[in-house]
Amino acid sequence: MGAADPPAWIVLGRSGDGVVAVELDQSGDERDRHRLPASGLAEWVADEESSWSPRWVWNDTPPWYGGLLARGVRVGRCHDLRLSHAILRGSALVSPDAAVRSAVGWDASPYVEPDPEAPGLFDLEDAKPPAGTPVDVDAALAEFASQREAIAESTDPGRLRLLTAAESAGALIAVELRAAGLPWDAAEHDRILTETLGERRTGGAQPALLAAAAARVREALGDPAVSLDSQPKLLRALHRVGVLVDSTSRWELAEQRHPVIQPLLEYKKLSRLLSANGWAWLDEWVHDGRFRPVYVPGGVVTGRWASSGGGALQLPRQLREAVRADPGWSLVVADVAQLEPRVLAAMSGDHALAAAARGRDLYAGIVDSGAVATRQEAKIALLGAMYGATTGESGRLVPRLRRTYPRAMSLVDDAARIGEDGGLVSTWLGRTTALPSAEWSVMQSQATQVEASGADETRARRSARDRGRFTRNFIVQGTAAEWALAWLADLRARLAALPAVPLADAAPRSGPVFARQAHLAFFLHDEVIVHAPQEQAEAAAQAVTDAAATAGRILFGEFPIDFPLDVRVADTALKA
DNA sequence: TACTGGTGCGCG
DNA sequence: AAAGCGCGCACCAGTA
Repeated sequence: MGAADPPAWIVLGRSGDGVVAVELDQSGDERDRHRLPASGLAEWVADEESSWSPRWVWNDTPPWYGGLLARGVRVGRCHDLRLSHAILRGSALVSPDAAVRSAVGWDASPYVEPDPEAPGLFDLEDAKPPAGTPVDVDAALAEFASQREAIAESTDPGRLRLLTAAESAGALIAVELRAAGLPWDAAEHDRILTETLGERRTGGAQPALLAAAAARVREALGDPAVSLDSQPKLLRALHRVGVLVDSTSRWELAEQRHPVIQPLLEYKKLSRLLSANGWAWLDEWVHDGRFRPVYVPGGVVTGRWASSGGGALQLPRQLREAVRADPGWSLVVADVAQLEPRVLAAMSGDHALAAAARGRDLYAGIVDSGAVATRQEAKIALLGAMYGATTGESGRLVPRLRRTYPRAMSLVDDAARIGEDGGLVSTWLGRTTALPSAEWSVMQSQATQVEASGADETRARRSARDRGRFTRNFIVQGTAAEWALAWLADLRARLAALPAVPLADAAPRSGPVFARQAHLAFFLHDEVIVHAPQEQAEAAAQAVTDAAATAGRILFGEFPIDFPLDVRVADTALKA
């Protein structure tokens, strides 16, 4: 039937200084092969994309798509061989002897850092492909065939198709996010810094308010020269004035009563702002009104995205006012309320927890169920259950949840026990933990030998519990990341389908393809920011909401769990 | 001078 | 030292 199948994929590979493109049909049979000069790639891709929207298959998204996007070419769908390989190779759903597991070289260097000095985008010509990934088209074809086979013969092809598609969509989005950037008002950032720290000083001198806080600390310590940035020196200075703390961390200091505490906490806060997101950060990371972080899809073991450079995933709330829409544009800022517990309810099929989650506030629902007395207790108990708390208030409250939500709790408890025993656990769509390290396994088996010391046993036990807490959380955090990918991917498609606002007026352009159209501008685990022309802001907000509902159905079908969003349309990303 | 490990803190 | 998960980054101290 191969000849009758419509084309489905185009696999791209490099050949000398050109590109080879191979069209495959649904069965994976080759239909056509094109040889293109690298300089003609963008135009050719744009033609194919507009005529039949193929799914583009390539070894690594950033160099391919970065180059296309820089030339104004957007694509709808892709299959990222590197990211999909990482998922399939480790997935417990894939057969142990699948060919995809035996590929060599792929895992040696999962990600090539882009040169932070390089202006603009990644590009094909100067990109170093990740070591071991299939660069030429026949290698890419072979790898793609192994991946399709691994999925087709897995215990759940549907889930793995969904996961690799979502992961690949994420790869496209990460490149687009970098290209678009987060609208950033440097003047507003400067205003916040000046108001908080004092005027910027040249030559490395501390701004006035920071210097004043430092002076008050040194005064209270009775030592005009002590270094406040050296932990050992500060600790000794504190001990000298009778503040007998074991660390200089904020929460421990906050429990002490001494004149040095208040100014020291103030100093730490200001100092942190200056060193992490001060003027140096602004100079390095914000250009032409955009902050362009490097997102790293799949960069976290659980499947969450990581980031590289600029601390994109750690922007302090203090600076949210500097995130500001262009004139004539708005920001749609949306986050999911209590994503992880909702995901836990759905994946465990716990109707009681799902019922508590109905409506806006899941924690209030837990209080209503009678499991605990206050919202704060509900939050602490649930986080404790998902993270594996054993002591303190959290550890004390978790057993109450076990009685009220036995299905949800046994899912995470089982995951913890499997992890402690050295086993593997998987997310809802099939991303699986790595095997424990050889050292870990040796430690565990040695601890059971007769000659093992008590210390050996204690160490092994603690390490087993550490792994149990990891696997316990992995299934929830990882499935939440899958939900978020599905949300993003569907949202991206909805935004792209909005009619572009005509360029006739003088309002500036934005976005990855230089159109006056709503586009994703930021993503942080359970939150998105969309930058939209004002005329489109309401439609974009609706798209964000609709995409969340779709993501819930894609992952969990008709299971009655909802994912309510907090959505705001405003000029800045400031939270209410 | 370049590295590694520890500490602390920002985010979810 | 957060009571318990996952990160990135700045800074210091010790070592090579």
